Amino acid sequence: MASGTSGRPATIYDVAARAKLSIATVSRVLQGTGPVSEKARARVDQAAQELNYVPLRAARSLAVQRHEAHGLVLPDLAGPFYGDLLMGYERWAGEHGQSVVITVTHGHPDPRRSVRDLAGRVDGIVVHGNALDLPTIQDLRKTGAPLVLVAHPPMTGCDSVRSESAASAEQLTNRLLDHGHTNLLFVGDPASSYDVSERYAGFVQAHARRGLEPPEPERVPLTEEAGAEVGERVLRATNPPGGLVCANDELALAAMNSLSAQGIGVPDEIVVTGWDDVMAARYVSPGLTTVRQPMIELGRLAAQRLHERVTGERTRARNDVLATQLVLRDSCGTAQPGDAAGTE
Amino acid sequence: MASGTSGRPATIYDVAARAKLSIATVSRVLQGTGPVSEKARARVDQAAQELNYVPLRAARSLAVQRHEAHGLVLPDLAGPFYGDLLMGYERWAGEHGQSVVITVTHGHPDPRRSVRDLAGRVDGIVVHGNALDLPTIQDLRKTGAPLVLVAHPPMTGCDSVRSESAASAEQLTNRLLDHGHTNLLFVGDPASSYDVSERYAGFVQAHARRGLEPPEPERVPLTEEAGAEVGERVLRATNPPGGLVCANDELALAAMNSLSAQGIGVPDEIVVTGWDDVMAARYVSPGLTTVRQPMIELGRLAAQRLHERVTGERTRARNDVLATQLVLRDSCGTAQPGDAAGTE
DNA sequence: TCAGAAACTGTAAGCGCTTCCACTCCGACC
DNA sequence: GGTCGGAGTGGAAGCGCTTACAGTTTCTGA
Repeated sequence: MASGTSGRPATIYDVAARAKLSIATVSRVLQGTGPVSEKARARVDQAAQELNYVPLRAARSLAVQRHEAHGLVLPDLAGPFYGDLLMGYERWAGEHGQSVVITVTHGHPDPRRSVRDLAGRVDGIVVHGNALDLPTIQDLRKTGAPLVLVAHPPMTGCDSVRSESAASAEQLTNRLLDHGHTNLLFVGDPASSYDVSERYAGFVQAHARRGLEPPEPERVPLTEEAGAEVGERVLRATNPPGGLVCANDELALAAMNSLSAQGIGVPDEIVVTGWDDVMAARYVSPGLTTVRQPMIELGRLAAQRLHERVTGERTRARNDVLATQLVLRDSCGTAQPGDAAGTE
Repeated sequence: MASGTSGRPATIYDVAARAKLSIATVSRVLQGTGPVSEKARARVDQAAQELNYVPLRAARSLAVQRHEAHGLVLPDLAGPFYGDLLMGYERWAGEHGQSVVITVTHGHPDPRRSVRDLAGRVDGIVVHGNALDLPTIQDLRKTGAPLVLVAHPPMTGCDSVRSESAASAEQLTNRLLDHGHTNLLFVGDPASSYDVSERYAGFVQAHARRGLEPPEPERVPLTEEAGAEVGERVLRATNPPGGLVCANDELALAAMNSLSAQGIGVPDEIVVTGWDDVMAARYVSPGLTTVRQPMIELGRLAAQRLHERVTGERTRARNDVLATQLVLRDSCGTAQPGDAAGTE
């Protein structure tokens, strides 16, 4: 990548020749390994500078048998979550000298292939549960690359990192039930991801605990369109719900919007909650009650867990669960000033 | 990365041995190059499968003198823009067999070093203008790596890709002025980025065109905190502005929020506009008038431009400017149903 | 039947780096 | 004065792949 005197990038040989030293010494200076005289160090530094020398990482990787890079497989980058996750990840990785190679699977023609390819360029891979199906993850495991799962049920031999879902969902549901909101409807397809299934599980649990029949979820994708549609459908129900417990904020915001458009008062006539605490949640009126996940922290932790595996400093699998935070706003009709609660 | 029969990952030699063929033939099968018999192909495929062979990319990179990877340098990943940019980028790159190595500079201890390091692992680099200062970009140029700038003023010898700003800002400002909103205040520091300076330039231009004194901008960072603060300050001004033209949606949303909290009516008493069209912009009430940038498209284009340079299929620099779209909502007090306009 | 071409396969060099090992100094110590 | 040890340095092997080139088959047509 660096331009030597000729057109082609300078190599360590060019630097050595210019510094009148061997490539071994140049390498030692540049990596700061081994004993080198002050004079040699200065000569190498100057030569490298003059030649604009940038070491070719591929050659180093080959020699040291390590890529010093992590792979990160995400389903998508829409919404703030994945961006935050990636940001936390990259920060930690960067601080520890690891590059991050990213692969986005949603809309990808052949995720399996691209992920296998990724395995050939990195020391280990972090996979978000929504990014790959189980066979592909298992295929990836067979490559022998250290693997860390994010927002995915634990698998034997893999580390996993996720944020708590079921308990917060139960807590949230309890709160609504406690405040007399009945006939709650869970909006979002539990089959669409592990996280959502956990949220629904908490919702069911809250009902079960008080001997209530756990209602069937409204199995829709987690999109604004679906939310708007649900908002409209609610009216026409024979037994309209008293509250919508939505699997994410997009659903909740769109539903709330559609309800308002029809003149249905939130939270007076129906309460609504979301999940994720996107920016819009605090700017809409009424403010959206939701659950905040520590995405940045999740990213950092995933990076750290992977690195521990890569370096071999830990061999036993760990399954971390990070606490979430219930963010109470007016949409749930139960908020009190300064009210908030964490889980786990 | 692949586990052979032994503990160490299988290499091409292992595959060759198992298939009873030479490594040359294995390579030809795996890369689909050169003539190979059906029998050989089958044997290699099976051996590779059984050994879970994953080719080591570093070795290939070294041999073919190409990384087949792009570097992407972003300032940050907060907000939806960078996520969308990255998504568009990754999609295009993936479709063309290029991996994406990402580096985030904001909060990074030594961006210069990490970016130089990046240059050693990729065939070319895309830099977002807000990510690096000029000296660092120039340092990077010296490495000889193809460089594409995003949201940065064109530099000789580099490609650049950005979205149109000045004209849309002028158009937006004109619209406010046309509708009788005077004493407009531009909120956001033009020095904070090229994009913002262009937006302010358009704002100034609209004033100049009608012989108005272009007002000084409110030089604040593009954050929600700053927006809230400006919203409060507006009241206390001797000559309160009739409109806030904010450099991004965060500022605008926070300002609107703070104005409402003080009982000031938007758009009746003061109009507000933003930039970026984040999700919250369409859920707040009144809806936020803003300008949408084609971030995904910007990402795709940047990837494409870089690739053209890397492969050498183009040598003349290109400076692309993508059109933005004015999104009219109620906050500017001039929206008519179905009203919208594009630029360029 | 055999020459020549085409199809296939193998050998080996080389990509740019790290690092083991051997070697040369030189000063310190007996 | 000789020996030892450590600091500094260089030679060279090797990381796992691609590919030019050469060699070996197999097939074709005369």
